[in-house]
Amino acid sequence: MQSMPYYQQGYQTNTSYSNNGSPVPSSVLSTAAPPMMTHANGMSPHPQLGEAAPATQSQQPPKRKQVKNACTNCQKACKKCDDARPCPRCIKYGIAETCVNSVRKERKKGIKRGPYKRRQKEEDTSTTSSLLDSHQPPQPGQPAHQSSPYMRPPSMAFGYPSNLNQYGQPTAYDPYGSYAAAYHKDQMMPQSYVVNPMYQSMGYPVLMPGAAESQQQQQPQQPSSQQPPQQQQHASYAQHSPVPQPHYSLLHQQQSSRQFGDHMLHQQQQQQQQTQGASSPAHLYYQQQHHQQQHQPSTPQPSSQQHTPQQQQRHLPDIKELQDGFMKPQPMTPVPSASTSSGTSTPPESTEDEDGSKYARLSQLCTAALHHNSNTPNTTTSDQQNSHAGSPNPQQQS
DNA sequence: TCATTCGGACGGTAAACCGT
DNA sequence: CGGTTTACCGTCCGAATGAA
Ligand SMILES: [Zn+2]
Ligand SMILES: [Zn+2]
Repeated sequence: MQSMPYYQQGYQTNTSYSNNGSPVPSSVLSTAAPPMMTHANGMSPHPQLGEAAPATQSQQPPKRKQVKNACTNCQKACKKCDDARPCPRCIKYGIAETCVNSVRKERKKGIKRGPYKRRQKEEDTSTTSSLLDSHQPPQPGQPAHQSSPYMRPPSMAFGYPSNLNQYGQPTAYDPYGSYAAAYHKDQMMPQSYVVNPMYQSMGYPVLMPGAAESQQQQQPQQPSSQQPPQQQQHASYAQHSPVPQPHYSLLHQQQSSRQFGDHMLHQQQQQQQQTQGASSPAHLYYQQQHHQQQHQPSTPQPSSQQHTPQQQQRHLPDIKELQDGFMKPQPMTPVPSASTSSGTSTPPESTEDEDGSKYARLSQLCTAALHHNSNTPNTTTSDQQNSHAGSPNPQQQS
């Protein structure tokens, strides 16, 4: 009855999920397969007990221990899982066969950060700590902080290479291959990093090397990262099962961020799994989801949160309007390699050729404009700055 | 009373940064 | 190159809500 954190007692000795001192009625458990399964990650099944309670430092409340990879069911239910594969919860609900490891997204790469604030060891911890909390002087000339709404790019616009393989299998991860070409730091850098406020005072935004190319790359990028507003109601799966419908919020996140890459990824995996004959309801579930995603019209929806990244391209007003016109119909096909998934996700409307030529033209224009720009530095720059400061984003100002 | 849903705190860890 | 810092992203606690 004490206010003792759940995990504190739960993870201690007997009642913990790990070796089956689980809260689950033993009758159920008895039918279960022995909780001895090597994890996909190659981790041993019961790490928690071992390190969960250091026991030496008794005073501080033990940290919550998480499994490396929850099963899909638990994941959707936001419930505690286990390393054992038919995990206790699934066993309990009799859905053991759908108990499979969830797939982790590949972590974003290429996210630029501002300079680190040096946190010296423990000399003046007091001062530093306070300093830490309040976070360094709000120096304007610095990418102050990522968490600032201005800085955080709407997250990487398009998905990852997504040869994914979950974290457990480093091998198949091909670091972007061709993708790398398209996806590059400058384009996904937090805007304020690119156009550092400090530099503003210098009167010229510092573009990263290769800004010229990135210029054209940005276009495709920006309409992405959004997704149709939540009008997808899931099919009829799972409305009664212990596998809840996915969190909407969560779903959104995932969808929004995975957009391109991930569904490819899943397709791959699904194929794999299917070939292995492991098509469980869970997989079907995913399939359905992704089909739905793909079928979404994927409206360009130029608004929402992107007053961020494109500010830097606010210069070149002429181009801007050009791209304006060009972006509208354009759904969102940044698609790095144009060959992979574009086919699936592009709505039937635009012939890709057209798009391609548009891109080409646009890029030409961009480079041309840039050259022109560098020839006549002043006017345009101030121009852009004005537009930057004044109205961050003319085209979708609310 | 039990089950389900879900917001958000928390934890783990990969990736970026940075001094050497 | 290795240590440090940062933040992405997954896990799951616990309150709210619903169903039996
Ligand atoms: Zn589970
Ligand atoms: Zn499970």
